[in-house]
Amino acid sequence: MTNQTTFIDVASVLKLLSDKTRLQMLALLQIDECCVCEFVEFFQMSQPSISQHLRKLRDARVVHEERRGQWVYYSLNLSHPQVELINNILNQCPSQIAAIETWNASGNRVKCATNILAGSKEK
Amino acid sequence: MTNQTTFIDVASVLKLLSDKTRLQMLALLQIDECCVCEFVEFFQMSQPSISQHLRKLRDARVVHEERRGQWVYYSLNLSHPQVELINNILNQCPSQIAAIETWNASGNRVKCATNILAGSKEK
DNA sequence: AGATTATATAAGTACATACTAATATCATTT
DNA sequence: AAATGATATTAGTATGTACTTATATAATCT
Repeated sequence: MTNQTTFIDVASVLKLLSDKTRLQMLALLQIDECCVCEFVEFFQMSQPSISQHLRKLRDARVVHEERRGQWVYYSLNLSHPQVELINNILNQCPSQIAAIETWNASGNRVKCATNILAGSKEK
Repeated sequence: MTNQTTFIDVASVLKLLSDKTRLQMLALLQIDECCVCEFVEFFQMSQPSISQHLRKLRDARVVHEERRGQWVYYSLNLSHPQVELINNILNQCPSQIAAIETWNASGNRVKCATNILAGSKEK
């Protein structure tokens, strides 16, 4: 007997994704994991504000958190019970591929990313 | 040049649907139009509360309102710019077909519905 | 016209949300 | 061990939300 999703379950996910910042965070994570400082720079928002949004996403297990040294990387949790709903929603959002490419090309992307990438290559 | 949907557009729809009552209202409307008094009875909520939820849905043009005599009937607006997103979400919700059948069979469904149905048959 | 029924609106309230500013925690570097 | 950098948490505040109670509007019926 599979547990049926309730209206409350769906409404909770929608409430979580109904903030434009959190929604775009997930759209970015759909492409690649990000660390907190990258989000801070991308959204031009304060670090506590970003951390608080990420905490909500993490508490709901929509994203997964992984510490690597000083940095904490976030990624989509593809095993979330509502992953199908979440993907359907994200597919209705503007693709962030071009935005990420522009960001990379701009040279504004924070150094932690390249550090980590360089670090992982060394292993 | 088609106007691209923004994160704010999507987030607004999600916020609107992130209330469990409004979400279930739309799931009911996916099956059949309903008038206010039917919602009041179905949800066992106060009439002002129901009307306020319906006003939000109407203000966002997610539902269409049509007065028939004393009654005001609400139906899904299938021309809403985000109709695909809305349908994707509703498809993740529990089907209300059985709930409506149970409700009809219970004899609790308010009389305005049958009156209107009888009236429409006369035409 | 007056009474009744259906619906909408307004005002008030309790609670939730998204931010800021300040501080704490944790890992790394010197 | 102290300094630095990244992230988390806390407290405070302004705004938003979903309800209640009371009232207004609109259509129908007598």
